[in-house]
Amino acid sequence: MSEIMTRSIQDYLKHIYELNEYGSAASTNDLAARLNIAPASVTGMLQKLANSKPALVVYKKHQGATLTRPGEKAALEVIRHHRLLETFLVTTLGYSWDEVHCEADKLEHVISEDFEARMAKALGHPTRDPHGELIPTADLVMPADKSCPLASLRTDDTATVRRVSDDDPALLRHLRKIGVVPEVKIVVKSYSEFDGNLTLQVEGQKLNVVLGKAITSQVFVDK
Amino acid sequence: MSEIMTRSIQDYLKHIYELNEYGSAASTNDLAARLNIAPASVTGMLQKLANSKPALVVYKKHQGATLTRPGEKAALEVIRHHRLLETFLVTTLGYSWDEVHCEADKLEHVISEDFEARMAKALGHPTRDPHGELIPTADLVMPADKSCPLASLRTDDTATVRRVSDDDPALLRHLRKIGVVPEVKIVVKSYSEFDGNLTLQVEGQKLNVVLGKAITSQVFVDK
DNA sequence: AAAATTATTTAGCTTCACCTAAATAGTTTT
DNA sequence: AAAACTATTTAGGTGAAGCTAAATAATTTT
Ligand SMILES: [Mn+2]
Ligand SMILES: [Mn+2]
Ligand SMILES: [Mn+2]
Ligand SMILES: [Mn+2]
Repeated sequence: MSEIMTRSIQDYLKHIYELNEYGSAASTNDLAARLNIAPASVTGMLQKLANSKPALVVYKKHQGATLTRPGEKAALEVIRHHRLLETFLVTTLGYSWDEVHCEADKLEHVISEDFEARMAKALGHPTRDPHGELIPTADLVMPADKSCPLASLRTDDTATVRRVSDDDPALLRHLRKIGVVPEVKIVVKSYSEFDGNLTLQVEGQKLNVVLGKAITSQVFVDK
Repeated sequence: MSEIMTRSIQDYLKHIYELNEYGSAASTNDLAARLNIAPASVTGMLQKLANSKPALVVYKKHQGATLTRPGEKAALEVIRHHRLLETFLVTTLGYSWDEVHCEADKLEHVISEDFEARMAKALGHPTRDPHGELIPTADLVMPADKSCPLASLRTDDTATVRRVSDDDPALLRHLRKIGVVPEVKIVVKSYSEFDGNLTLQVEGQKLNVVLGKAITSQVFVDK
């Protein structure tokens, strides 16, 4: 009933945050799927997080979980650690962008605030990680993000790639290969009603590419 | 009964290794003191480690614990992580030598073998950490160390500081201040029978210093 | 060699974070 | 509006790693 932030709790909060960003409350099953944990166990943890003092989530039976302000702060703390670590691993140890996620997922719970501050300073206080994801500020504010899924663009739209989902290494390697990385400009040459495929002209690439929804829903752009 | 190396087990093995280096078997109480755990709990863990397959320690009631070869390998793995991390933190993030121990104690259990290899490469495969302690090789061999305690020197002995104990930050700051750091040469100007104090001339320092046993037993030199 | 002291072990308990199986609630489909 | 299906919760249990208190073994002192 107090200030103990275990690894498990940090992971629950982080994933609740990410699910909340999407739609609304994080459901038991979605959390279970993301955390690779049985739904029954998730229910137990949500009850605990809701009854802790201070409460970290708002939770009503059968209605999923939302973060309280303390819960959100704790989540942003972990997300800041994660994204700074990813940046650090790429910059300092030569990791490629498809390798950092897994390592950062373990380190994020273990580094000190001092370590966090030293990384931020050494990296020049970056605002985005290697996948273009926004890094919460040191005082735990998440910068506004107005990007939208590449999948929502249509013929003749132009946009700049801002960020890509970082949890599938194979997808990351593929995106790198076809040049779809943050800050690159793209033009939609055509859209297929039936399968949702987009044909793109990618800045710096000779040939156009055709991408399906499995990919375009994971890439976010600014128009 | 198999290959699961928890944080706890890694810590037990590391401290058993260090106690074994000293005298012989690691006693229940010494381990309990180092790990900040009740002696009764240590007994329980030693029984588990001795009965696991493969056995990680040799343990006979009332006679303390010794590492088996598999246990020693696991210990050296953790110690290699720890010492590479300390070196990395100093070199890459500007930590001072009195700040790294605590951070490395947490990170040592969490980094991957890839992380270890990248650090080693980035640092030019160092053989000693910032305190002069030897780093086990990548294939888990601990290099021979023939240094002896500074406390064992007598008047007119000359020697080179090789390593210092790294667990007391205040002592480390003091040693830094008086110039007693690895690779520095010293001359013993006098020795006091009664309190064991040594008066030292330290290379690069204007004034001699007088050090008590609390300090000279924590500093190791080569004659 | 007893007695006293210290070290170690045993026994029984707790908390955390999981699990499975069974019950129940909520949502669709017919 | 049942029936069927899906999502979620409850109930009961496990293993890891710790704890305290009491028992016992080993060592040191008298
Ligand atoms: Mn932080
Ligand atoms: Mn990322
Ligand atoms: Mn290793
Ligand atoms: Mn060290």
